[in-house]
Amino acid sequence: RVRFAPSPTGYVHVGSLRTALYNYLFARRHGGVNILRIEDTDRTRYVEGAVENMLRTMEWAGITFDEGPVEGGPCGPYVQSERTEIYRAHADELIARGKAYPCFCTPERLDLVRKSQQAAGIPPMYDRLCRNLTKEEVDRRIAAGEPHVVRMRVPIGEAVRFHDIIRGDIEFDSKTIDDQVLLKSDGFPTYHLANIVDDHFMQITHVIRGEEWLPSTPKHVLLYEAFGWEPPKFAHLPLLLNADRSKLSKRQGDVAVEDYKDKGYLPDALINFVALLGWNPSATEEIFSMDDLVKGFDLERVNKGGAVFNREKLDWMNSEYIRKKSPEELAALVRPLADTRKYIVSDEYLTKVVRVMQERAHTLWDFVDFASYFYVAPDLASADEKYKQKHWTPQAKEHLQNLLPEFESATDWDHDTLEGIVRKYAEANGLSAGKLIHPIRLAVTGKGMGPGLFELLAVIGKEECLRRMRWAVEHL
RNA sequence: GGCCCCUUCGACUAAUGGUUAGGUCACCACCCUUUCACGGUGGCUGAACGGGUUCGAAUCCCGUAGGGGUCACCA
Repeated sequence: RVRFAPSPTGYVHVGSLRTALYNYLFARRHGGVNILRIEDTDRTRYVEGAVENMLRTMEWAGITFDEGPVEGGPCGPYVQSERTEIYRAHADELIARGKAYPCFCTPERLDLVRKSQQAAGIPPMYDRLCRNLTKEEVDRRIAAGEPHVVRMRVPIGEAVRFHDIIRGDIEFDSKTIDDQVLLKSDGFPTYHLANIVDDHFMQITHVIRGEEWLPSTPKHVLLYEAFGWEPPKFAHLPLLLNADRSKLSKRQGDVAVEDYKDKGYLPDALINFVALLGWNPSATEEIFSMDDLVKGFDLERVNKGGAVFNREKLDWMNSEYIRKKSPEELAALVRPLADTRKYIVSDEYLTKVVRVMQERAHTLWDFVDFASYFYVAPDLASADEKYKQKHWTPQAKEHLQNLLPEFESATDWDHDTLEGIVRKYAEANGLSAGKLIHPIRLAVTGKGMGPGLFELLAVIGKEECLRRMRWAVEHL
């Protein structure tokens, strides 16, 4: 039983996607249960619609859950803000067991303490002023309505040990562990309390999460001990990194899964790519379907070091997946993108465009923006200058002029007919076909690259091609 | 700064004491070719450093250096 436990604070980070994926793969691989839990205990950071967006993103990515706010399940509710009573009761239990205590320190005082500690060069930690208040004083202050939090009573001078599936045995000295706040003064739990309580009652067996949680794991282990509960197994995943090897951040590029979706990446490609960041099935292949990933996934094989998110490789992988799709499937995906550019074309036409562009596209947008000449006439005035200089010579123009009647009288407008016309003219005039092909390409597309000329002309159609060639001959 | 984690080509990684250190992306060259791409062939580049253990170390141990994470009434 594993869980993905995001906070609804906006978009889904690609690092979160990988965490969700590894949880999913692990569950599916072992016939386990994948649980979704919403960790929305910070009311100040709640973003409207974030949960829905997250759900949509997971669905897009092909990650499914067996229990959660949508699916329900025996351990609900799966939204932490609906479980506050449970956390309060458990905070009380901890106090009763002497493992936690109420703290009346104000944020202002805490701030002051922290600042002086930092100034003195010592690690900032709560100075435990309220740790040994008498029961009478605590009762009196609570009765007086004084705002307070509940803090964990971290044992002094104890080694906290735990095993991490990826990293092995890890040990912390309890003197470096802060008396963490468990229950905030607004009555909501902090992550630490809610997480432990929920993982326990949801019977989570394996906690698979990002490495940034490693330093707080000893607190969690201590909490399990305080409750007398068996802790789950832990697996801390290596971080996803920027090119400079710092934690992948918005400042240095796209981090939201929806950014990649919007930029024309296919879910299978993103999943495949992100799966291989930190894990590898020891095969020489690189392309894996979700099923392949499930079959090969092994937590023990996850790497320890962080992995740089390399966009070029993602692009390559995306183009691999684009090539594998049928033109009809792709056309359906490209349709909404063409719509945003207000390109009016039939499904049949769009499928033809996709077919000739398919092995050249890195993203879905390439079918639209990179190939805009399929939808609207190119602006030849701003055509590729180098290409124009090289191929749009007075002779080329003359040849094109001569060729126009040949094209006009063509009864068919398919690849072979067009090639026949051009090659025949080239031969008759002692030219290499390239001397004609390049200027025609320029006149029709304005670009020096793209699909084969004859298939491209066939897609665009006779009338439009002739119109563009005539215009070029007259104006360029 | 304290604590913790990490370290194989530019990037992602393989190899679990014996390999000319392999693959993929990127890059370069050549082939194919009307361009671009695809495909094919070849190439480039790597064990952070220093000690040990061992017949033998990328692999095990210790140290150093470097990088990262984390130190909230955020998660």
